[in-house]
Amino acid sequence: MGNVEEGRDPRVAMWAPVCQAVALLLGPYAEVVLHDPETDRVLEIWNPMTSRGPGDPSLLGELDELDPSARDVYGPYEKLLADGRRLTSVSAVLRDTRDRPSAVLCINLDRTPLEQAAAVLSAFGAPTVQRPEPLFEQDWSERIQHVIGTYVRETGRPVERMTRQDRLAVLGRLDEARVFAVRRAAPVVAGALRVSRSTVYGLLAELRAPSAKD
Amino acid sequence: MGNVEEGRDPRVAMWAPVCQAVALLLGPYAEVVLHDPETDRVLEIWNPMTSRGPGDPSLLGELDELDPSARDVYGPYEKLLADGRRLTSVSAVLRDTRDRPSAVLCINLDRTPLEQAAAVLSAFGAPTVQRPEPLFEQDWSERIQHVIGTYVRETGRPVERMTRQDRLAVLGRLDEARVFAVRRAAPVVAGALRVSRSTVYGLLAELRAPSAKD
DNA sequence: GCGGGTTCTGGACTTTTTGTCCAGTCTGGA
DNA sequence: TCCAGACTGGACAAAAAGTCCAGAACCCGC
Repeated sequence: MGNVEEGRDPRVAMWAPVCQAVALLLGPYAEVVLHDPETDRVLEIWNPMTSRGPGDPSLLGELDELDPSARDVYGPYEKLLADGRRLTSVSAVLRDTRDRPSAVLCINLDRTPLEQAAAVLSAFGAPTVQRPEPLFEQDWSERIQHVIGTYVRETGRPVERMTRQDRLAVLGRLDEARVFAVRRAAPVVAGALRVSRSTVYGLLAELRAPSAKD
Repeated sequence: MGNVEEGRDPRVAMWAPVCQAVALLLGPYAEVVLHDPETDRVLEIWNPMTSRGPGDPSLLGELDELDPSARDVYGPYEKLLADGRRLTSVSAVLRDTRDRPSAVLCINLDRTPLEQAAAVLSAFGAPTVQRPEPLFEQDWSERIQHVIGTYVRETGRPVERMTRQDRLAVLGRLDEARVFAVRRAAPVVAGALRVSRSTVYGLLAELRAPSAKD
């Protein structure tokens, strides 16, 4: 099953439109590759992201590992290029009219630009060094520390030396952050604020009932 | 320094153009607030994100604590609204011609839409089902629903019809997610699982002490 | 339908946390 | 020095969290 006239493989002729359409749709960020599972070589490639061309080895040694008994579509799974680009790939076994595998299609999408864009977006207007809370959720006491720490940094006033107003403000933030919905949080906050539990509840009551004050 | 004609505070007249410009620029996702540091109340507000209006208390009890010897611009720092929106805020002390503080400007930017957009982008073409915990925010009852819902979808078994094993599995996940560190969570879980509180504690005890059984 | 084992229930009860109160102490300023 | 406001420690009441258990319900093989 070598090449027919002028190196144009009939399989390429058959699948080219699909491949080209996909390549056009996914713009410059996806390459579409048609492999020959017999010879393990590239039949044709659109939008190549590396320097591979028709006739080159597939670099996908796993082609012949495709389980004929399984589904014919694989992925999406992740690949890593030598230069660090992160790809999302899907592949599919293409069969001829006699239902015999004739080619393998791979679509490799470069997610790097998307991830960069995502990073730009989430960095926009971001306060400090993003993610003060990757730990967070699990460790709510971290969250308490973080809120208090932020306040101290903002005002330059350490926990000792805090005025009543400071404490009210901090407790307000903690309350907004729903810290007190967590069991056992109140005593921890009291400790962190160097204040008695009574005081915490007192200030909290004051914060939560502004109606009776005005 | 009361109001001049028609309740229009001269400070508001003075700063309004800036505030309005910023509010327009940052579209619907930022609110601009002008505070009166004397009375600790809102002078004017553009694009309000909560129901505050002129005359309402500032909720920033720390306004008059702003250290005059320090810089006049604070932030950006992060705030959390009760409904879970994540804000980035900056504030600035505005001074009159005699260099006396006359108002405090706060700009609160709602980063939620940006973060959602970022999530969309980085999810595009992503290999696996990234994000085992999509919402994970304020509303822990949502989280409970989500964990249970996910399990039901995975197994195709609705909450009624669940076996003991299912319940154990679900409780295991909830426990891992630290749901029971939240006050009042246990009864809610019991309700969601259509099971009595006793049962929840029973299963939980079983989960947490496998050592004494094996 | 009939045991018989397992699991769940409702409610009583204990323990732990939470929230409130108050008399006494501390502190900073007139 | 005295006063007023703020904090403390501890007592106490109220509310959740956990435990326990007798009985109901359920499931399953017979």
